[in-house]
Amino acid sequence: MDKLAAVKSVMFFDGLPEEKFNKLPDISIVKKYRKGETLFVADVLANGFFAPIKGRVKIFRTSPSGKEQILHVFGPGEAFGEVPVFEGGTFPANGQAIEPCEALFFPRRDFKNMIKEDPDLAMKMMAMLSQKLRILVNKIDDLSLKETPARVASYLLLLRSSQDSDTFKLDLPKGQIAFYLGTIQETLSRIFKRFTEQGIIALNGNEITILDMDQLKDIADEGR
Amino acid sequence: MDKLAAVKSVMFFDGLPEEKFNKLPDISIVKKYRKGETLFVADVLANGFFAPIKGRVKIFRTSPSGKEQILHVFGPGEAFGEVPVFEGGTFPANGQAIEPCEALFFPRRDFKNMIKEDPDLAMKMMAMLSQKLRILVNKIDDLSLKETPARVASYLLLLRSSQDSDTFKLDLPKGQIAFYLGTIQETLSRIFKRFTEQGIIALNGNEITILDMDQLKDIADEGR
DNA sequence: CGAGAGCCATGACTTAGGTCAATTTATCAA
DNA sequence: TTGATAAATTGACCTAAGTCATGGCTCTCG
Repeated sequence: MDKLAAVKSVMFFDGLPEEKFNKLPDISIVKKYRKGETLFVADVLANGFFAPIKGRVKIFRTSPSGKEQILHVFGPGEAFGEVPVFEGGTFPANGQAIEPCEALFFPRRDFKNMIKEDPDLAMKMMAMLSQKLRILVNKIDDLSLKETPARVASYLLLLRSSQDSDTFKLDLPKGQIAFYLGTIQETLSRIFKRFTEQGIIALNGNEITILDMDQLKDIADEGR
Repeated sequence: MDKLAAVKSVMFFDGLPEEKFNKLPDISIVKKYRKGETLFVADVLANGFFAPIKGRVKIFRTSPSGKEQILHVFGPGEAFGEVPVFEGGTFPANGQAIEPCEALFFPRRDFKNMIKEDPDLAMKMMAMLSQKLRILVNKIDDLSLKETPARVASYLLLLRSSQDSDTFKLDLPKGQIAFYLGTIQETLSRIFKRFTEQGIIALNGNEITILDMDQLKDIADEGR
């Protein structure tokens, strides 16, 4: 994939006038990462803005004791790393490739200039930041007000909503899903088991089938 | 306080050129709320941007079973409610006055225009959004990776850092602090008791004294 | 002043979910 | 294919923290 095509695949730049668009490849750099490689570390000086064009990246924090909380997983078309561009200069969390990965990287300075000169791009950026705020508020709500089975059910419903069938594959290894949901493998495994025994889902490896959508929805909003 | 003075007290507008500044009172409305009054409700159409000039407002979500999670408490000089201006049109959480409160309200449309025409204001807005993202990421980290005593200790250290003495008053009723920390009154009460027994703090009503700063810091980063 | 309302403390009890450890099952490179 | 490494399951156990219930204290308002 050439750089211009790569830039085109980034949702964030959609609708940008041609002449601005053509500048983007010049101010960006293609970076490659292998599976498990670190893109950046929390609290160290970074000057971000990444847009993956292949593979996915997880954004996460870890506790001193090693437990991990995944905040988000970003794939092609999405973008991340804006925070240090505008404030603080450091990234609030860690970024690591969970798959072999290629990403466009926009150095802080040039990108900041560009956004300063283009009100539409600025408005898009504010929308993106706002959307991420909304997502994090929901995550806090989930973590502090819902119990784990409800979070698991919501997650399955979310996956389902971007599929065309009640049978689909989990998008991450189970251990990673657990970290995304603020829990651990063992707990997730037990919840899957219980859902299976109750005839709500069927699970075969990483392929899952939703058998009782209504009950799953009930559980997702805490209906027990 | 007249409107111009009120606008001046909002940090967010700091450094704005005179002529833009003078437009602000025209596009804003002063709203008053009594203690406990609701400013807005999550998920209903809002077109926000509030800047309190007197009193504080809590931003929170509640679970179906009634438990509350406070996301933030905003007071004079700060601003909130930007999310629906740029994205979605609804507020992600509820806002309620915890004290008699006066706030400037900037209707979406005018404010959006203003920000579109002023790159510096836009940059400030992006910085503010980024900062809030950072705060929420930290909150998620706290909620999912730390246990309650560590969160309590961090909270006390945070309060201390904006005071000039090791003795100071809690800024909220204890029940509200509990909700801010993602727990409940009883648990907080027990933790305060334990800290007191261990000689880490002394508590008298809502006046607290930090007796052993080192130990408090240890607990804050999970040192147990 | 006295009655009610809110706030806080504390005890008894329950439970969700984490830890540890032992196996089983996949995955993948050689 | 096989051996090795990682991922997932499952059981036994433990504990942080939530629920429920009671009682005291403080403040306000009639």
